[in-house]
Amino acid sequence: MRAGVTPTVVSHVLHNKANTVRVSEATAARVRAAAKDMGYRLNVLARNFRGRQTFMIGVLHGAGFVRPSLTRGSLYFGLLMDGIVDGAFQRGYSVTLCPKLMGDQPEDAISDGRFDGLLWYSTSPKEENRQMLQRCADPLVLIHTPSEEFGGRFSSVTCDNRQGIGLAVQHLVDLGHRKIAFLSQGTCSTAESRVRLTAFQEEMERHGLTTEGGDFIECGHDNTGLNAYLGAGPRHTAIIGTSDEQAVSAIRAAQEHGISVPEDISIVGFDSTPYCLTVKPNLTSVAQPLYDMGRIAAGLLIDELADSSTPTRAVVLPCGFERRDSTASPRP
Amino acid sequence: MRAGVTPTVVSHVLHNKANTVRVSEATAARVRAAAKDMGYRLNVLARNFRGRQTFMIGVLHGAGFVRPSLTRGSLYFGLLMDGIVDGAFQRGYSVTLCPKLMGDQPEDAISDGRFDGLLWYSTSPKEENRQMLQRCADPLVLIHTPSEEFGGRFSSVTCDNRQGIGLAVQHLVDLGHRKIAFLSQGTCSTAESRVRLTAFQEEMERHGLTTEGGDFIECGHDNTGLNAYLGAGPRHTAIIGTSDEQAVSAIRAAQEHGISVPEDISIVGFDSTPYCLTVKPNLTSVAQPLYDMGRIAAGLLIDELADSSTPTRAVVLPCGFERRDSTASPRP
DNA sequence: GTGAAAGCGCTAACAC
DNA sequence: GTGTTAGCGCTTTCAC
Repeated sequence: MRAGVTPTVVSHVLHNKANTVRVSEATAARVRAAAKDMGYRLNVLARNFRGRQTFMIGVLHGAGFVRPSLTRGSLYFGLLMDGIVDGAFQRGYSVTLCPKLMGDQPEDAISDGRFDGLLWYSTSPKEENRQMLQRCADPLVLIHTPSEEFGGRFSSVTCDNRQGIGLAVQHLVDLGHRKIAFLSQGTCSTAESRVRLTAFQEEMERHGLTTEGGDFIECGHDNTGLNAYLGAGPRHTAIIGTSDEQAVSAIRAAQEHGISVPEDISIVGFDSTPYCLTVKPNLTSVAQPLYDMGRIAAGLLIDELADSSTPTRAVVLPCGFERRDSTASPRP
Repeated sequence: MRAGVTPTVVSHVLHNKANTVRVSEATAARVRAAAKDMGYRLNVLARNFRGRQTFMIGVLHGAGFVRPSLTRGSLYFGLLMDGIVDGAFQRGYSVTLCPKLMGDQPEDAISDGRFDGLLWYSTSPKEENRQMLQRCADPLVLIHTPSEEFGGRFSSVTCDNRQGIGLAVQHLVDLGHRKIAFLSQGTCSTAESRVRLTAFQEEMERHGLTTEGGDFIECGHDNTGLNAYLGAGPRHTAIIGTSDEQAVSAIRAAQEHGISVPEDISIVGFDSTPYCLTVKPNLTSVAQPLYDMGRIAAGLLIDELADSSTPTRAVVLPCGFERRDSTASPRP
């Protein structure tokens, strides 16, 4: 090397600082000067290769092989990503969006050394995805899917769906609603939407309101179910949707059927994404803390990366509630 | 190796396919079987290290050291990222958000082998950022900053600001407006906003309308400039903002001053992000093709990565125009 | 306090 | 068609 030193000493320059001070300040300074002088850059690739870690985490999703958009639709993925990236950055980790993970063959990118760990989130888990996770050897944290679903093998971050639905029911009951329907996707519905549906039944009962088959609307492809329900004249004064997107669809469909929101019918969403503001009236919605969920999930993962003896945890975050303009008291 | 072969042969398994067929199909099959059997995974780290490339691109931004949010504000960054990621994925490249690039010391991450190339975008280029780019040895493509600004050293993707402003002026003139103001940030305004301001002057002249100092409103910190202008009673029937965020601020501020949009004053934004839909009335805006700009920039970069003799290019994309509800004919 | 040497897993060049 | 070898740039013993 230029400063008349060995490659060993370079290792100290960037890495060994606090560890063991095995180099005199004199030579250290000389090395630093020489390094700067010749524009020396540490080769991160070589270092990562040697150390078998990349300080990168990957984001997997369980909804098939189409990359979610950061900006279209409800901003769901964007909110999660904002949290994930902030959580990772705080700890010096990078977040990589990798075609192998999002698209073609996720299993090729898992355990190929590319990522120190993975975040997996799912709005509609498919069986093939579950199997891939079972085979996954990398550290991984689940978002939306409770840890128990994989026997506690992975940590998880979820929101309290039960309590969230409770807030929606409470709000509507407080406004005077008694006939409340629950809107879900129907077939191929997600695990979470099933939890929310059950929570709806239970929360209704808590208020002394029983539910029956007719209280569950299935959106259906192209909103056929929703349109059929609205076309026949709504039998309820309020609808709770499983997601903002479904609730927004419901508002639009209602308006097309000449039904006013919230005068004729109140509608509540779930997630409280900025999407709520793109419809008139603005959608009242249960607030799922997506940003925090992403941030905390990244934190849990990095905890496990830093110390592999860290026990897995199942974090459940409470939901909030954002009242906007799509709910009102029913007509007397 | 298990199949009684050498490490060399493993190299064929994934890489050498079409190159030279120097291995018999018999052994190839044997190797593949053994590999699968023992769960062999190619170590991408080692491969990248060896090949000195990572197939990853990094995204730098020139607005200082705060990471832009994907979901807050105008969704500007999210739209760009959606395009960048799609453009990169199409060619098998990953996109990494790296704290070193977004935050602390970008220069540490540049040329450390982490990225094959960089995308640099800027809404407000600072001198220190310019200098960093000058020093940058990695392939890099500029977004928003024309190639000429760096003597053609980097390729660039920009929108046609001139033509975009032309669309806004044309629209307002068609509606019957003659007294049109231009709203910009004022101090520390961006290079693009200066281009847009000049374009405004020129386009106004094209319609036989002259502009003077009073036609340029400077938003100012905390909207002080904007509020002062509106408080004194607007002297124009329409305002063109340099960005959606400023135009939305203008709508909100106008309403606070009891001025109706678009009845009393028409307002036009620039970018036409989904942010336009979050204000009432929805913002009419010049559509900057952010998604396409991101996608094309990624494509240009990867072209240069694939063949370093690729000449730099300066791509200019035309703007569109989205009429929404914040513009109308002036009161007679 | 400093230097020498080995080796991470891969690929490319070359010998067989 | 297949095996041998060297070496990418770094870190980590270990000897001096």
